[in-house]
Amino acid sequence: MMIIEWDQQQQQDSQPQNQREENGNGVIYVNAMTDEQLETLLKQIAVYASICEQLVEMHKNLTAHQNLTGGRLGNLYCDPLMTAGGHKISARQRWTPTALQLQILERIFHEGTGTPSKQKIKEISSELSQNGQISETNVYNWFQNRRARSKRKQVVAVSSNNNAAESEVETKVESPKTKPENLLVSQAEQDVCFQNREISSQLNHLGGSYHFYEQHAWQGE
Amino acid sequence: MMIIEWDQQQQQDSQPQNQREENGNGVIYVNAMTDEQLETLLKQIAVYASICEQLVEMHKNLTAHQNLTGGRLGNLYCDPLMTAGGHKISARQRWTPTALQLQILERIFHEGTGTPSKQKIKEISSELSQNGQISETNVYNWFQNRRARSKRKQVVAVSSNNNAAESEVETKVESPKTKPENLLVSQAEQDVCFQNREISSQLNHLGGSYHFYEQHAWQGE
DNA sequence: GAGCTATGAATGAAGG
DNA sequence: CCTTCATTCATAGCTC
Repeated sequence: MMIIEWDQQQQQDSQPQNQREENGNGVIYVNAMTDEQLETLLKQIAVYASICEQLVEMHKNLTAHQNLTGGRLGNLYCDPLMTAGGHKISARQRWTPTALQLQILERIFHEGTGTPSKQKIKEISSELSQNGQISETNVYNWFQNRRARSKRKQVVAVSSNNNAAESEVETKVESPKTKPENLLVSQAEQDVCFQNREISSQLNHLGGSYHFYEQHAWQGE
Repeated sequence: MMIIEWDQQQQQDSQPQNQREENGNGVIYVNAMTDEQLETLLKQIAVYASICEQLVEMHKNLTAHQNLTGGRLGNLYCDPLMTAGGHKISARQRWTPTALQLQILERIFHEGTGTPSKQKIKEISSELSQNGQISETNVYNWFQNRRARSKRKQVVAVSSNNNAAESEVETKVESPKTKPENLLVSQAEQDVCFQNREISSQLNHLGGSYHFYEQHAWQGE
């Protein structure tokens, strides 16, 4: 049974998987993996490949059946019960991003330079308006919130070892940057960190915690 | 099986995973991989992870249009089987304050200023952590909700009974004429939140048990 | 075991 | 930016 804290990016457990063994001539890197572990890794890759294929398949099927229901279906004005009784039920008054809009926003958020400039906001909202009602204010707010909350999460992740007086020296020394950039998958981890809990959990597990596999082989049955 | 844990729950971490280098017979199998090779493997996994994420995003987007919700989609959590928490052996998906914690929280809420500052949150949560699992986010949310709900009850009480007397009224009073009509809507929306389980379970398979995914026919419709 | 209620959590928006 | 509020979603637990 293992436990993964998916968005805590501490490096406390980053036990190197590779054992470095030095000989006289230099350094030889030996990865002490058992066959079982290696097999697990390879299987994971294969599984991902299969899943990707199947997801693509699903996507194709769905898009084939979709008739551009984009519009404002999921959004403001089409609540199912709206006209059920003959009189209107006041639906939500606050903007809710369409899945499509969200997708685009997330993409921009990740690729972009954290600066949602005025001009950019205009562009984005005009682009998003093709997928549903949206205003520039919505976009602005979305970015504000997105940034703030993602930041807060990271802060929370970093904390939890904060003790009172005496630790200030060490923290002062070490605090500026304690991000685990040594993991080569950390980029992917960042990308998915705050999108969807269920997805990122899985992906982070796969990407960021590969060194866990061994002991807790996923004997699903 | 494995447990995915996210930030709200801080559990005592399991012991660090070390390489297992022995099999049943006590023989050690070591694959002499270079770092480069290993890195390649891991990169492949990371890449697949990203691709899968994108695909899942698309899928969710499409299914969202199908079931007309327009609300949040797929807010499913992962499926931890059990917890190392305390007394609960069931799936732990959201924090529940223990009686002791609740008591303390209530006390602080009543005595304290209505503003639970950042620093205070830290203190409180650290204090409460002695009585069970808790995180700062939990405390933060708790105060948010507590305040909001106490406030709302006051409002409702006032609106139904024009008694200008007191402030600490927190009784449950139902307003006859200001009943929120959109209750109907939200109730209806509950009926359409099932399709996402599909994708979520798929993801669990993705991360947790690759043996299983073959058994499931994904393309339902 | 199906509905209901209480409540933890997520998030759009507003204020400063 | 950061904090706070209001609203909503999803679920844990109770009731019947």
